[in-house]
Amino acid sequence: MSKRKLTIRDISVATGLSTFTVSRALNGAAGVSEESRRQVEKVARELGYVPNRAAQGLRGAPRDSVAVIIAGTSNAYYLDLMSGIQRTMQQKDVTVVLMDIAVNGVYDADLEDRVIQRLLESRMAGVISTLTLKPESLALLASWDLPIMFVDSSPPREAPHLPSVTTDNYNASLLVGEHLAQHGYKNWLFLVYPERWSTRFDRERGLRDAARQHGAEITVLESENDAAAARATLATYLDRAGPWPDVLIAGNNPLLLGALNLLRSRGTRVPDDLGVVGYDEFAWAPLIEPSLTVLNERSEEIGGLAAETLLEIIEEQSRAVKRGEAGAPEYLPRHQRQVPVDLLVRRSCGCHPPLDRTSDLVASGKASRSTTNHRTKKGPADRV
Amino acid sequence: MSKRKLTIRDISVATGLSTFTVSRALNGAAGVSEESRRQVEKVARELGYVPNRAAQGLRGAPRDSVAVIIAGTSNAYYLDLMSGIQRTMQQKDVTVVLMDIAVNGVYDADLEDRVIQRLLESRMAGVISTLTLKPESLALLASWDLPIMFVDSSPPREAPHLPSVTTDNYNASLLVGEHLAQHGYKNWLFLVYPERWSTRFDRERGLRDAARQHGAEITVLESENDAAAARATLATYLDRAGPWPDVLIAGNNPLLLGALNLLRSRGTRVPDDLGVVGYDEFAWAPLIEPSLTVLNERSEEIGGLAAETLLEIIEEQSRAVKRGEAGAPEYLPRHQRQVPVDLLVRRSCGCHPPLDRTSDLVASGKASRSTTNHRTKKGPADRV
DNA sequence: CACCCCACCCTAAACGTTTAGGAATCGCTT
DNA sequence: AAGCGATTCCTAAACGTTTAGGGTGGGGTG
Repeated sequence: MSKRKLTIRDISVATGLSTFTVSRALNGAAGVSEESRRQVEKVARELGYVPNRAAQGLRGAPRDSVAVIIAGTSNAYYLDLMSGIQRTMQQKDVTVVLMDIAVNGVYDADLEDRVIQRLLESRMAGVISTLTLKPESLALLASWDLPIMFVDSSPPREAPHLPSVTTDNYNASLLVGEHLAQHGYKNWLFLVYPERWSTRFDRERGLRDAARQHGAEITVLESENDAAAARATLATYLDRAGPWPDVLIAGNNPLLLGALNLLRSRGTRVPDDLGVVGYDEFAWAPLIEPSLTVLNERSEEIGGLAAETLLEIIEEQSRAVKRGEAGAPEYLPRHQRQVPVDLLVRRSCGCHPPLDRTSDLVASGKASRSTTNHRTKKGPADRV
Repeated sequence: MSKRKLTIRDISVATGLSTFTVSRALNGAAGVSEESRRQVEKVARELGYVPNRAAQGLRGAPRDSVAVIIAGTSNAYYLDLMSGIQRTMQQKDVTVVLMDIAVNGVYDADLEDRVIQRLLESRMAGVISTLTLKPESLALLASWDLPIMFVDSSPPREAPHLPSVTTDNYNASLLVGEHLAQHGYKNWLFLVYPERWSTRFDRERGLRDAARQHGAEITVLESENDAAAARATLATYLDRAGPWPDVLIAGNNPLLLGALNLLRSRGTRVPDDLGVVGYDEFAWAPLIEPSLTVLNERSEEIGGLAAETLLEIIEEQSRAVKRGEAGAPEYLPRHQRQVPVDLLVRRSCGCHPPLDRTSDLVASGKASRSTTNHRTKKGPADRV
């Protein structure tokens, strides 16, 4: 079964043409007659020739891989994100490499270093990161002219010009706050992940502004970014002395899951004893008891947008290099985008929508990327 | 910011040592004095040297990437699988490349060809596939001596010796069937994905055997492998003339989701009008209304096991090559493993467990890989 | 017929690393 | 003092591509 690896030279001798001609022919480049090209292609196919990517990469720089950095795979939200990224990348024939900088589910700084190193060694074309990286990492990437793109996480304070695609987290929070105020909630509890995931910043700011504006109290409770930690953190908090909150806002789905688990096991009734609102729509949300009021983040669209933007930056960069200019990637203001959100009102916040129409499968994710409506969607019987 | 890319030669002139010495020093190989090694490492660090993986790969074959093939990212189950694979791989410093052979969420045969091609071009060390590949693909991989491993999918009929790690699907189905029989269900409906995902085979066989054994009728209803298709397929089926089923068994979670959506929108009561059972435990299952009775697949463990096995095969292969033997990977019987399952009994099947203890976060996934109990877990108040 | 241009093709060098084969040095044994 | 083995290092050749720079021949133009 096993056959010796064929090189371009084998095709060369088999056709009687030079390696130059073979190479041009296979790459569809100019300077080869139609006849030669056809012959080369025929022989290559018959012999089962497969080019060696390493050798190609050595000479020119057909850097055609992009790395996606995540920390922990517990959040199903990343699936949609990846789906959007993949969809775009595979059209352009770019390989996506998923790199996890979490060990046993929690972020690890040393691993971040090693992964960045890996990235450079394999001469990736660009990086998409779902969390804010260390300044050293960014400096390293910059010194290698490697374009980076933040997705669902904003660039760090030290480098606010870096490109990013996020949900419009600030307005999303205002939207949530407004809805909570309509319910008359006065004592909000925001259960949230660490600042390493920088969406935290805008989400918190929006909620705080909303609380101030509507005269509510808000407490921010930080937990590690997974369900088990969220459950433990919330348990400790609720056991303390102090006023019981009206409503719980979960910063993302792992935290929401942890919180709901705790509430369920303690027999706390939602929304009667405590209202609950979450940040990311997901497929099962309408089927939970009670059905969950959440923001409708358009993860797949965000992923796709990030991928497109990154590819654009990479292309512009390689064009500049070809013109003999400096190789640093050029980041423009339009490379920073925010995607609007709506609030999917279900029952966990205290509303009583009649039949949950939002559970229509067509509407959730895949299909419609049309409506950019920025207001709260209310069912006809949406009494507050 | 931008600096010229450093080569090993730059380190060579900076230290006054030859490229040979530098290379050996950086790789920790023998034949270099401690003093030289230290100096090389120091200079390399100061100058910010990063080796070029492409060039390394060109000479020797430090093939240190493994591809994971999936089709569609809609099933959150893959997250756990990937998590298990990553955990193992990153310990051994192996890069995992995720390759999707679905376009817009559905399997695409042409894309499979292109992805396999890509795989060969980049000289991957091995492949883990979550679905049964085309015979041509397998032949191609074999002719390149590329080890393949099936995870959560069995090897195809043409090559039953290929290694795999799956849940014990046959016994899992028997377990389900036994439980359904205890409920007295006589008319089962099995909603299932296409045979391309080969777990279908054992799952169906187990259910059929169980039905025969307990004197029940079973209907197998095939749907494409996503929620929207499942919903549509089920709708059409239920609208036909004919007896209404007692109980619905969903072949995996996307199908379960589609089914539940349909039932909810039609007002069908679960489990009163129709019992429901699913195949993969997931984090939200205890919180759904009604809480879902599902099998407890240990996806992360399966992923980890598959990764370990593949690495073992790869290592054995490269040892054999070093000994001058043939390069074909050697597949042994012990490379085929089946992981046992238990049934998590909740309410959707018609049972009434008291408080859902299975919602403890520690138990679901991450932590305990201890119990290999193969029987049905029953709560004290588990009345049938 | 001299000239130029173009299409097609070739030879040879380059990319950044590893490695085969050998040379130099040193200390030790005879 | 010669011989030897071990240690440390070097030179040069490989790996499989792409590409710079040049060569050939044929057709059109003066």
